[in-house]
Amino acid sequence: MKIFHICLPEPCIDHTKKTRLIRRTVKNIRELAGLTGFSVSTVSRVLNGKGELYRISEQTSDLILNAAAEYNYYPNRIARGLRLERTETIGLIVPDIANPYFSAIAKTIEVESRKRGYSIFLCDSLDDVSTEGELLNLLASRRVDGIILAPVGIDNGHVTDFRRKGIPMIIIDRYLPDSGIPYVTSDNYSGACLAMEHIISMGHRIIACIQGLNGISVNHDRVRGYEDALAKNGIPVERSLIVGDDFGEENGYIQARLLLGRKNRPTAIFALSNLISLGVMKATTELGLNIPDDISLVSFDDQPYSALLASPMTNVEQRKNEIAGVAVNMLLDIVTGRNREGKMKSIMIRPRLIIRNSVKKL
Amino acid sequence: MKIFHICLPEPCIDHTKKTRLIRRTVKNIRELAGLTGFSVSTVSRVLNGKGELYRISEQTSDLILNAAAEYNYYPNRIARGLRLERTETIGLIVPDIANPYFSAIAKTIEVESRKRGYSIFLCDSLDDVSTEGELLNLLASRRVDGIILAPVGIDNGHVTDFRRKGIPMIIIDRYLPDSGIPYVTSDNYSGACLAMEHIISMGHRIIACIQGLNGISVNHDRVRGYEDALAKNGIPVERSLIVGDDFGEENGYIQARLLLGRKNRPTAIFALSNLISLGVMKATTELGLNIPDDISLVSFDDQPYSALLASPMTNVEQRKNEIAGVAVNMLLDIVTGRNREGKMKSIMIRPRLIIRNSVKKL
DNA sequence: TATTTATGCACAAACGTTTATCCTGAACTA
DNA sequence: TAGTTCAGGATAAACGTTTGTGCATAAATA
Repeated sequence: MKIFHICLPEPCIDHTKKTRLIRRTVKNIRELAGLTGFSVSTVSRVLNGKGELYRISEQTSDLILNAAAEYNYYPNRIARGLRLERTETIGLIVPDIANPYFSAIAKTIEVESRKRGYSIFLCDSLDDVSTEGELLNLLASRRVDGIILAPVGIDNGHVTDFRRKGIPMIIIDRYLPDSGIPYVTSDNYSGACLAMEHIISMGHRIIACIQGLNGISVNHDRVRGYEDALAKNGIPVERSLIVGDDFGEENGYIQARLLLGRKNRPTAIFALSNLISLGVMKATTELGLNIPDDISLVSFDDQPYSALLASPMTNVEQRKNEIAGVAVNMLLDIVTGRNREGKMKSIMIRPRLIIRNSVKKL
Repeated sequence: MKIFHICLPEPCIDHTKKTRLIRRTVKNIRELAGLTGFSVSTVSRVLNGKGELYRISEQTSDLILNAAAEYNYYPNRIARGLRLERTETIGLIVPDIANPYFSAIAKTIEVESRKRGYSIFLCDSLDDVSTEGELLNLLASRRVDGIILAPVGIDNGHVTDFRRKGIPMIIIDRYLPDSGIPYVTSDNYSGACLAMEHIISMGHRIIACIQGLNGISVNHDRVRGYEDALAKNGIPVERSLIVGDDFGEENGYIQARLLLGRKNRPTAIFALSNLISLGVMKATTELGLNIPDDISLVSFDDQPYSALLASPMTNVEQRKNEIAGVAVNMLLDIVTGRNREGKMKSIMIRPRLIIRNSVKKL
């Protein structure tokens, strides 16, 4: 007869806030085993749902399960991680978590991962390549099961090098050509085409493009969309109208000032990121110019305030939830061995054009 | 003679991207010990900077340090955490990471923590009390060294109960009266006073207040500021002008619609959160009303787009960076034993009023 | 020379899990 | 009766660290 009587601790009363039962808590599986009278291994197996597999009697199982609940036992995930060589954590590296685009993505990633038992290490690379490199190593030392990376900069040698460690990785937002790392991004080319078709259809012919970091995939694809749309509509591509070299606000501001100061000022600006258009608007506001009366504007990235701006802004909306959700699924498929990384198909998600009122009909 | 000759692996050339040395990597401290010819303990001590303490010769230290760098060894933080019973991780729970207020805070928390060797588990409680409770237990099972919590809801019994586990905790954004948990928030009372003084000084007398969740500290303090400022200026407090019960956008929208539909419409609205004012603006836009000509608006929480809105909005700016920075410092002071939690002084940080153009001079 | 002290490092336990393997008794079979 | 099978569970090793303690050897002292 192995079944011991379990002595429940006397329920104490807590008067601090409202009457509520205090359950003694147990600090490790050994204590729980001692309390129930079974061995550590049996308790572990029951708690991990392997009772049946190891022919633990139902009576025993129930007893253990109840005791675990009673004593409010949660296994030490650190010890578990060490033993299993699997931590059920994911590293997320973004260039700027304060950017609403990335914080929205982070939200979905966190929520979806948690549903599947994974927790997120949040890392902000501060848009800095070497910080990104350090973060990768940090995450490796923390033994994350996988990494979702929104990369930064142009030279991604540190990323491809890092791959040798064999930690599953998904790239979001951008992609690294020839790296073989699966990615999920927006279909930036079509997004740009969409925006440009709209601008052109409103009668514009001199359309400037304020681009982001020159040399990376996202930017390249968007610029290509810009050019192709022009060409398709018989408008020659004017090199001098493609300006800038950074996704940040300052670049938007500076380039807008420069563009607006030209003798033959463009009639419309296509901004390749939310921060760029933010800078553009600061410039127009400063110059006392009205959008769209004095200058038309379309920007990548939608956000809550777009509709409420001085001139409700026409935006290319990236499907942030979809991007994040797909990224999590892809990563966890690799992590759990449901799919091989090599066989992983990268995905581009079509953005939508949200037309508001920032483009003037010429 | 213990000093072995270390065989460096032949540097291989990687042709994938650019010529670059590949260093063989080592998977644990034992391998590194074998490679250098010293024992595991010696290697560990050197790597942890305790060489001197244990009188490891400089020659040995250098050899080990070099080998560690050469073989690109990072200690397994999981094993380390298990042994030290200290993981150097912090759990961050926020109601909505997509809210720019919280994402800005999260950014500072992550960056500051990282500087001090700590990583962040990001958790989004989805503004849901029971999710928040689960997250606390999850973080406990992950053995975080401390928790920074931006709490949700009115009944915080689960939080005070959770305290029994003894995990250091700092509350941000709000505070839980009588819980004894140290907090760092804005001085919401003065913030509200600031805003109200401004509105009143512009000649307004009928000022509505759209509040957030009734029953929590933040809201209470802000409403108190609203009332006191009125009283101080000899304006009777009209109960019916204090409306709403949620910090979200929908509440702002609904209450604005109701307020604007009244026979004796208020001339100004004081919105107690960024999302509330977002809802208000959607309502005014929908009704074709102009801010500030038809209705004045002041809101808590500044953001990048405030200045660019149809009517640049006057805001009470919370010092997000300061709040986050102080929270990290306080938490780590407790975690590292530099301060006892009981002796911790909670902090309120004064917000600033940023005056733009959303209040009409009557 | 004999004893003490300092130097430099190795051994092994412990952190809390999971799991391969082994053990014991009872029931069943030949 | 002797052997086999099966139910139900225990033992102990392993994951990769850190660290208290112990053990040599060399130098210093008596």
